[in-house]
Amino acid sequence: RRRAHCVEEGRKGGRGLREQPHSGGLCLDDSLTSLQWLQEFSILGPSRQQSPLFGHVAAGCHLDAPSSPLAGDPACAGTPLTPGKPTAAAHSRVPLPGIVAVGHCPDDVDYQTNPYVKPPYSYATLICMAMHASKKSKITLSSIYTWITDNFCYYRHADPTWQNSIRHNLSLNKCFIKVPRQKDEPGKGGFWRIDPQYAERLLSGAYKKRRPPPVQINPALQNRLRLTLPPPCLTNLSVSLESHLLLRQFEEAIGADQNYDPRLGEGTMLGSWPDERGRRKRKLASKNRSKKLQKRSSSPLLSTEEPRHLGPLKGDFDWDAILDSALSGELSLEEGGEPLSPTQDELTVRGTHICPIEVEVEAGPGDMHILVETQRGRDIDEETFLATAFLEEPWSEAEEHRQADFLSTSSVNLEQLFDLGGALSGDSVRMDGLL
DNA sequence: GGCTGTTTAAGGACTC
DNA sequence: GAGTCCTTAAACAGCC
Repeated sequence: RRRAHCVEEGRKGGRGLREQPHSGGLCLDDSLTSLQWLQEFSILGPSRQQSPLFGHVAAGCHLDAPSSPLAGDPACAGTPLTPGKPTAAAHSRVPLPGIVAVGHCPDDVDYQTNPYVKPPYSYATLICMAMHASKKSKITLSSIYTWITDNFCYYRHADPTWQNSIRHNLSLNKCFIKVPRQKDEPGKGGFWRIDPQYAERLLSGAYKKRRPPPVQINPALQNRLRLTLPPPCLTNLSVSLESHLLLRQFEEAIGADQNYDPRLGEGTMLGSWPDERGRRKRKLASKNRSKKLQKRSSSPLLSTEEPRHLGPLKGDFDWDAILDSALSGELSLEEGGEPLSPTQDELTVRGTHICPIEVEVEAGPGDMHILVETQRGRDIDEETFLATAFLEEPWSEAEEHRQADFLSTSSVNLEQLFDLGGALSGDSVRMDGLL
């Protein structure tokens, strides 16, 4: 099937997913037998070199390496995020900003720059993060807001009702204690701190995390995304089309679409927003609604916004770094020393056991679905793990550099992962109607 | 008026 | 299915 696919690509005269300068008529490349695909593996995903398949959907946000929380924020960019010409570079990097298709576990998404994916952390966790990041015993509500918006791009563009949820959490959650402002202290509102009792629980990992919800796309950006990705742009996505063909073949080979459930798409990616899933949408009083709209329209978050500085996520909260630091060992083979064939069912990346992924593509005229099954049964309580890792092991510059070095040279070649042939189980991310 | 803080209500998802 | 947790929405009051 691969050969047929390549022959088909050659017949069309188009560029395949992989340039095969030495193919000699055969498209089988070394990736099938080499470990290059492993070397290109990326934990981070969007900000680094992407696989040919997902580069065009995940790398755009980072065409320019962000130097600040907002620098890489595509939603803050003044220029429309239209796909570039299908140059060699753009061929696999059509800037569809930050949509993450490589799973939506925290280590797959750069939440600092990705405005489309809602962070999988509860509000309580976000508050805890902000409090710890402040390195102060108490923190104001506005500082919490600031920290969250600085470190989670999603909330910079989200409807400000999340702030109501934050306040609601602070008031209701026993973890948080209000510290009244002294009379001689200027400013509004009081301070908040974490109840040490619950802080200990946090540190001990007592908090349980729910299964992360399907990827939620910021509704405030959905329209923009659609505008920047008109159907014609698909023509620039030859990679994805080719990938689709390949995936289709893959599907046929493994019968993947037997498990395909069209309803799944409703809860993910563009169709994932709760309101679009039939979630109750309370009727806003016209008064409040107009006020709200005015608020949103005037929000600097939807315009070019100068970054504010409050302990950025990169630094104290580089999840990937935390993950990295918490994990032991470098990229290694499961049993060590054994050559890793792409057909192996399992592998270990930097000490982390990784199940193969399963990629499904469902395509119809004008419609393309990509389902990436990531590690199912990842029993690690990621949120707790990451939070506690942060609390116990603050970020260091040296670690950041080390991490950057590793990540800059690592990305995953999904196409080659397809060749694993094994099923990657786990949370699924679907790109439904995106392309 | 806007922000802060509290409270109530309701729905979805998850656990047991 | 019940209970729980989380989220969202909304109303309201107090403060600056």
